[in-house]
Amino acid sequence: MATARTAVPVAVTLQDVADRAGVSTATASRAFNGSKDRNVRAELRARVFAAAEELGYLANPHAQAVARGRTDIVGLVIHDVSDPFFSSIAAGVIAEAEREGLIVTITSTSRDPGREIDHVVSLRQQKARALVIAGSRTADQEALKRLEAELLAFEAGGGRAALISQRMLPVDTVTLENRSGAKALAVDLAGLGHQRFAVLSTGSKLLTSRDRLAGFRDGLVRKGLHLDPDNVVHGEFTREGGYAAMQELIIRRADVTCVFAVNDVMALGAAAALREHGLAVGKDVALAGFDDIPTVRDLSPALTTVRVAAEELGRLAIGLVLDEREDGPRVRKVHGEVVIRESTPSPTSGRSLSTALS
Amino acid sequence: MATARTAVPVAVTLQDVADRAGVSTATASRAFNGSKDRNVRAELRARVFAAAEELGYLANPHAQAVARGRTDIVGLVIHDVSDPFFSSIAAGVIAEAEREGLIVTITSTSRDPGREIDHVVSLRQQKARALVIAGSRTADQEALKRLEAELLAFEAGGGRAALISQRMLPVDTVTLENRSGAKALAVDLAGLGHQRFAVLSTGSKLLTSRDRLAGFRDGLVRKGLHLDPDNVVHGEFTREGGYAAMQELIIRRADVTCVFAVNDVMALGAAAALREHGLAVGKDVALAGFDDIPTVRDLSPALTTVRVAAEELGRLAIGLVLDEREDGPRVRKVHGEVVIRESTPSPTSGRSLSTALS
DNA sequence: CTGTTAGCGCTTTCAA
DNA sequence: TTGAAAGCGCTAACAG
Repeated sequence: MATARTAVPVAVTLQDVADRAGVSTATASRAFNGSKDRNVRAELRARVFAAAEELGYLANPHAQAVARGRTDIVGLVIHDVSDPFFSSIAAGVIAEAEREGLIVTITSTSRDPGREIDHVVSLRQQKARALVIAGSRTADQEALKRLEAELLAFEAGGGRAALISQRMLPVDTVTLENRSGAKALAVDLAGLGHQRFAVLSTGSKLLTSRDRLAGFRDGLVRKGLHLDPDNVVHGEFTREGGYAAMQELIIRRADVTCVFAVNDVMALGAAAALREHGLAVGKDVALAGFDDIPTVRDLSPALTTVRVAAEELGRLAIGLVLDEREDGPRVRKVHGEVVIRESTPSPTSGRSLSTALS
Repeated sequence: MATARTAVPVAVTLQDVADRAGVSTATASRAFNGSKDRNVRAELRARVFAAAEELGYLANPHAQAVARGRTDIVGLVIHDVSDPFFSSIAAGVIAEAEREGLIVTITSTSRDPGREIDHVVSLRQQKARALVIAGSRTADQEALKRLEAELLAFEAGGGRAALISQRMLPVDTVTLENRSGAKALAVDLAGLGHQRFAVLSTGSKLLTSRDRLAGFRDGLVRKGLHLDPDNVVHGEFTREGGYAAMQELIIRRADVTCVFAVNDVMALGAAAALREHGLAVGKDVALAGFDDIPTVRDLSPALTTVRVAAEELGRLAIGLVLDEREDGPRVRKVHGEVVIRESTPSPTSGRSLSTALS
């Protein structure tokens, strides 16, 4: 006679396991959580495990969360998962978090500082163990203050927060050395013989963009060159932004031999704009980006850029927030590495964006 | 005299709010959850809200989860967030879920069917409200059976599951019409004048890959053409896989004028392999992919492919799992759209991969 | 409409 | 070691 196994999806609870093992729920709980074979006699422990196995017991993480007051959740706040740079960071965060048995929740902000703050609040409410915010922080002081307050509240609640960005708030931070990377790039490009540059940047709010622009300028200065302010054009931090900015440069017939887009995605847009005007990247004008997202090596000509180990950024951030040390905010610096590819050959004499257009 | 506000991070609870508002926790709870101004008198409701506001109350979602037996969590199981196709799906899922006030947790499987199942188990344990698995399902019957069992268990527990893949399990599914898309592509390529094709595919386990291959063959047959089995080479479903497969074709000096990679990422790898051998995509051999990931339009020559609205796939999946209807598994079909770009010009007479190599 | 009173499933004192 | 019992914060019957 088959026992009438109920098909009703009543989850098996710790109580069930305890009953079957003939112990109290307290003991069963200890068997699962107690540090190895302390607390619980080996025999009982074995009985509990056996019972759990037979019943297919799965602990209810929410009940654990409410009882313990903490969770295994790590929140990742990101601008846009489909941006290749950020999705690589996400991959690093997820890989590292899963190694530690943590669960990653991803939320996206679409670059809205307000939503960023909302997400931090939500993460505090969820009692997330840790939180990582990846992305170019804004220079908007107002929003920054509020974010700082929320981050501090989050940490006061027992969570750990880390930023992947500039070191601008008193929490653990993984910084990308944007300035030095852009500087090195400028030096190398100048070394190639370029003298007249344009930069595709964003409005001043994005620090990443500002730092890269500043670094690039540093590099030029070092080589005794000057960046004409008129040749710094603005656009969004996206492909479309790069497209629009380059468009402007073209219309203006800027007299430059090399264009630096503050990130690869913008460089892609810039390349598209050039193509549409019948201009060849590398031949008519040199083009460089920043980030080394996976696809730019597949461009032809392949894009000169500054390589950033994006996954590593994510991994480092998780490493920071999971490290229990209590000695205040730490900083991990990650350097970029200039990668010269075919998009930036040495300039041909007399050849520049403006001459190519005429 | 400033009142000594405690700095201790004791979260404010519903009890605190109720106390301050002078009502019971039950009423406070109703004020928050009750459908609009039913259940609770407007005045009390206002008092509760005011108290919550003053105290900065945030409901503890875990306590709610344990009390309610359900959550606002949506699990997204994906192979690799950093793959552009999947990250676009993820973006769609996140956008749609956030609109509904749901929280998305992402886990990655690295294409290991075993981990996929583990994640489903974990989601059931978390009492996730819904779950979306995106990715090419395996043809491994064993793993499939186990996945099905877990998915059913998940739904038995009150959750809703959806797949973005072939319609192969009895749960809501968003299918990409791989076969018809590949068929249309083949027809168009043949229409361009190509007659001798090669396909970069994967081993037989991935249904997506199999369907695209089959569809491509269908299209050729329709045009009275034949795909030489020797010209179907295998590689992983990644850039590296495409690179290796193309490598093989090159070594073999295959006599073809057009190569179809079953996805864009593989096509990127194939393009790299061609470049390394001094071959020009479009001139020496035509190349086409599938998916239309954002970057392929930035290749030069831009890649011919089949456009898939990846974000839409994610959005549709969330739409399915959030739709409360109870009439069994539904299917939403999404069609691809052939996009002919410069990578597949009409063949030049006498010109093929093999001749270009000699 | 509102308060009382049980829980939800788990952890953690506190005694034994 | 182990168990009884008291929570964790919230929801939901059940009365009134």
